Amino acid sequence: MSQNCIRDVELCRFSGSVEPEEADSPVSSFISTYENKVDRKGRVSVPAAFRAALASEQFQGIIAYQSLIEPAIEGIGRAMLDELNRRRLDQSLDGGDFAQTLIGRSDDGLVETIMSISHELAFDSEGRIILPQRLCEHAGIEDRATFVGRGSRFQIWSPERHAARQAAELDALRARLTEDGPQ
Amino acid sequence: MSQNCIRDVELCRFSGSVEPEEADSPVSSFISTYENKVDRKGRVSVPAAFRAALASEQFQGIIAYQSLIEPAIEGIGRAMLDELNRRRLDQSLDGGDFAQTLIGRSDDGLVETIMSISHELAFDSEGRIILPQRLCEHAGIEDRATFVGRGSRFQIWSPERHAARQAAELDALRARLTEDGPQ
DNA sequence: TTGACTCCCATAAATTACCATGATATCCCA
DNA sequence: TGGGATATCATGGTAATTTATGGGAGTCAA
Repeated sequence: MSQNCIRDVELCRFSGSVEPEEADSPVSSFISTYENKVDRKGRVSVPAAFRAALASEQFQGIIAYQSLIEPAIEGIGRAMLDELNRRRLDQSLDGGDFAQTLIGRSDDGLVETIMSISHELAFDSEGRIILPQRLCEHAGIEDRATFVGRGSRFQIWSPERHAARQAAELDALRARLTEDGPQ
Repeated sequence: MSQNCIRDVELCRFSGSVEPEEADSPVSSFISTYENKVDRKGRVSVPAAFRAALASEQFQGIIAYQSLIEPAIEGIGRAMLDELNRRRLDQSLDGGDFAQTLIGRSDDGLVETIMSISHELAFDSEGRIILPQRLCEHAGIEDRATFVGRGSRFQIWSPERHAARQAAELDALRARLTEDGPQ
């Protein structure tokens, strides 16, 4: 069962000491980048490190939806989605539209929209998921997929597109660091 | 800030909110320079003094990523990275900026990019880490590595390149002192 | 039946845990 | 203060696990 698989990972990673886990927030940390193969059946292994980050969640799998601004698939944990939903509810109950105030436009409907286009992808016993056809098309993924950790969420890219995108990202950062320089 | 801040561009850029004077700050202190051997499998001992600085962290290991502006590897503690991510996320969640959380349109992107290029390197039972091939290539590291403490973070250099850079740095400093007049 | 999907097993390669050793450095006690 | 006993550290090798990946058998629905 997938439970066993994940449990093994967890034991391995935190072997010896049974330290209290950081249960303070639903935030998982997705770090680093991995490229995996998509097999004939559309299955991909979710990187073990990402699975470990989700090990404490009830739902053993990920929430995936197409990025609205990039040719990529966005991935988060189920707990994160729940948290967003909860906060959204609180926000509307409080009656304060902070988004309107802060960024000059309302985010009304965004969470609902994401919910509606999201896919719940469960791990199989080997920690793989099946990428829905639609999402693969959106991201241009064929037989390889790059998992990109971005902290509280991650993305799945076509390796080629990601390479180009990351190069641009790093160049932009370099430019900023150089131009701003030390104060 | 350290006196070496001329070179501390990268972390300083976003460490404004992570000041050393904070009591519960996740900032460790990395001091001094050590040169260790990289074995055939890419393993290096992290200097005991650096490990001691990270002893109180949950994750026993380091976060490493290639420097954007130097041929070196940057190293920080996991707590530092988590803190950065947490603050960034709290900001967007508390502010009701779900767009940023869901589709990642960060005004900044720095933290997310660092997350994506970072590697989580756990200590083995002897306090070693395995340097990823990619990072070694970036830094020109082959069979020896120089760990350079820089306060809240550290760097890993190829010994030759580090020696050269340090010499250049000293030359520059000497030149500046000369031109400013003798003490 | 076909096709889509889930479960289960197999395996090669990569990763990690585990044990061993020499070299320093540190401590302790007469 | 000498000098052996003890710890720590850096380093090396091997064994055992995990991981990523592939494929087959069974299920369910049209």
